[in-house]
Amino acid sequence: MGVSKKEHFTNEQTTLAEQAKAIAHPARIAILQHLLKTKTCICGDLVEVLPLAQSTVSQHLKVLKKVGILKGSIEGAAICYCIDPVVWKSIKSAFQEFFADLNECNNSNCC
Amino acid sequence: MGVSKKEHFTNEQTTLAEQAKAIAHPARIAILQHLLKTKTCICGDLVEVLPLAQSTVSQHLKVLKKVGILKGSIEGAAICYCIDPVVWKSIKSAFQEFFADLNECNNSNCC
DNA sequence: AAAATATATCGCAAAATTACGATGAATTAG
DNA sequence: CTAATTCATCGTAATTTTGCGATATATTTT
Repeated sequence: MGVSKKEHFTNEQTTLAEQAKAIAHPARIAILQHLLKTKTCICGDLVEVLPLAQSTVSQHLKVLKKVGILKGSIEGAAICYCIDPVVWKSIKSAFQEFFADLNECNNSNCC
Repeated sequence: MGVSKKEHFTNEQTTLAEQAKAIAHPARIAILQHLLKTKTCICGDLVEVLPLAQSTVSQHLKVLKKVGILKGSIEGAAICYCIDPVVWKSIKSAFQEFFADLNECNNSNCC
């Protein structure tokens, strides 16, 4: 439903899920990869790079902004987007931590 | 819409997005954390741990199975689920690689 | 064989996601 | 000041996600 029962899960679980969700779309991954590649903060060039309408790209940017991965600054009539290094590293750590805990179960004892 | 225009994105982008999507729910993160903690492959104990109906848990398990993170083996009347170490490490690597590329943009040059 | 247990799947409803065109707001150019 | 550019937001439609109860299937127990 989407009535996602947040209350019953820990903040850590909810947060990690939200961060994963922000990345869970090819277009948003493409946006991030593009921003990573061209360090120069791109704005609406993204619309030309992506196979999506301007309004759709704007929506994806909004999603990434909401989680904090992106921040935008006004650059004349245009807007300059770039990755927030702090948030980026924070998310990176969260995922690393999550994926780190697989030591025991080395395809021998289980299933 | 969900009419996600897969065609226009690379396989890498689509795959990473799908993997992120599989993790993008508190319940599924809780499932994975539980399986990571109790190395003994749990089955329907998950239903008791999670604040969700049996059918709902089964659906989440299906999602994780579809991406390959989980595999299940029949254990009498019950079914034993556990994390597939190979897939797990593969996803771990994919995320690590994705998050690795933030060297230049150290909160100085951009936004 | 019948009852109990464990899971999966079906059918449904509510909500969220994705996408687009159209419109609005702000800035720059003429 | 007006026209053009850039981006965000609105309204809408198709699809997907999430969740539950009910039901189906398989296994074990009695």
